[in-house]
Amino acid sequence: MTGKRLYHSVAEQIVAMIEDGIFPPNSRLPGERELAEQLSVSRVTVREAEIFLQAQGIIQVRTGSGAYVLDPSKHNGRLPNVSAFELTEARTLFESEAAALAARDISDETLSLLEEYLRKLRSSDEEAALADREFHRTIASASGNAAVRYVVEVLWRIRMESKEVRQVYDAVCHDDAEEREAEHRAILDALRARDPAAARTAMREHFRRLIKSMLDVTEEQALEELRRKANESRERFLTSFNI
Amino acid sequence: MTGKRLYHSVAEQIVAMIEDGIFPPNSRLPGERELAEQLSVSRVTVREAEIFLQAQGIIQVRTGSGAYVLDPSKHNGRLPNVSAFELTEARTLFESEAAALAARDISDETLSLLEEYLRKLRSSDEEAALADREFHRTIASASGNAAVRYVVEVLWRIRMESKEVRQVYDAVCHDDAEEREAEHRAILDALRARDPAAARTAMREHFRRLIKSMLDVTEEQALEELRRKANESRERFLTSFNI
DNA sequence: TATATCAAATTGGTCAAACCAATTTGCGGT
DNA sequence: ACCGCAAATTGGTTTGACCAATTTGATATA
Repeated sequence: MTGKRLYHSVAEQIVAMIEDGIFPPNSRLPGERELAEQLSVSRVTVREAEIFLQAQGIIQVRTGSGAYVLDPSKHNGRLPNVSAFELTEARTLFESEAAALAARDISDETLSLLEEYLRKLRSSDEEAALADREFHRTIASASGNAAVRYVVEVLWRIRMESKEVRQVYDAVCHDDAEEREAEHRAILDALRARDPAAARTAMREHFRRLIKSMLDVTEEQALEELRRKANESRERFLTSFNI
Repeated sequence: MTGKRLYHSVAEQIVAMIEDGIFPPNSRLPGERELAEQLSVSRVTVREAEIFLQAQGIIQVRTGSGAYVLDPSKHNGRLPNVSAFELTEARTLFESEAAALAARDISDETLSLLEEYLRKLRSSDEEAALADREFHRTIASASGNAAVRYVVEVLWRIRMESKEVRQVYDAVCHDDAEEREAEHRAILDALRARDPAAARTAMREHFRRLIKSMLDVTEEQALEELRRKANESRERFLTSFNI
């Protein structure tokens, strides 16, 4: 729950209040001294939290005046909240194009690097996940376009930092080892053939199957959720008879 | 030079030292107390600077151990340095896909919004630039995918925050008013027809022409640069005769 | 009445010293 | 050579003080 650093938890509380509409955009936050007392921390800690929030573009601190809430559109490091499906749809579009670009002039060294990652994909758990990431990242780099590489990198960061997305992806990745490896091999083959269209298609296919798996998984999760709620309801209604 | 806040300038000095290779990635920074003395500030200020840098993903602070330099690839708010051509290539790929997605189920309200921006495109200077941005941003939003919207937004931010890119784009945008409007109209027509393939093609065409213009402009700029340098050289060599 | 002025109150900015908690280091024993 | 534990190191937090910029509001003035 509470991050290790106090200022971090203070920052979270302030963000929560902002998101709850207690402090709307362009409004002024309570003074450092007041906030410190309110949250039972020292003024220094409040300052640290405000510096952190300012670095993220969430607030702006004006000397002698106060701290003001900025428009959400100005947020800096803040990654957007997206569903696993949205993320995967975006990855489908963008990484497929990246693969097509990469097929144009990928080097033999890069190809053997990809071969290496493909092999590691067989390992279980963490190493496989690492290899998966490196596989996609390497293709993005091979596009020879820093902007493309950056976008793919950002999408991966979203995948890792969103609890919901991570949950869905992890659930999917458990039982699709062979399929995934085959798809990655298809991508690699297309790249090796320097065939942009084939690379694009192979990558799209990879994600198409991923989305399909996700649909299955989320359906299961939804079922389980339903069952859980049904149990809760049953208990509540049964116990109500005993009152 | 020195920002208003002390911690900001301290952070800049630390970043400078990191970029100078004094503190390579994964190395440990001097302790807070030592840095404070070295930079003639209080330890609190050093802490504030380190919190700021940590928020940007430049360093990581470990309790009881120290502050460590992170890989540049992990930087958060830091936008990548990309050339105008790379950026435009990426925009070509991604925004074309976004347009195709948007064509699927764009609403009539959104279409009339786009019509509005198209009209404003005739205005000069700032208003036209604003309208241009809103046009592309609105299409990205119409994709109905937050991740797509975010990526397009980030690409635009790169366009605005890189001096080199801004320069090239501004130079291009001066003398292509009619063409640009026609291209935007073509995109809008494709969207209105709910034709994904046509929308994709129209957007690609728009950027294809943009890249072509950029090539012309940069060629001119390169020529001018050459001329300027030649003049400098001539002056230097001529004056050297007077010594 | 409206406005210009300036001092007081408010608020953020920085510093110093102290103590707590986690990590690292290094000594001593096996 | 290895393990375990205590001391040293290092970040984390608090308190209280003082400085500098901004805001406020009372007062003087047109």
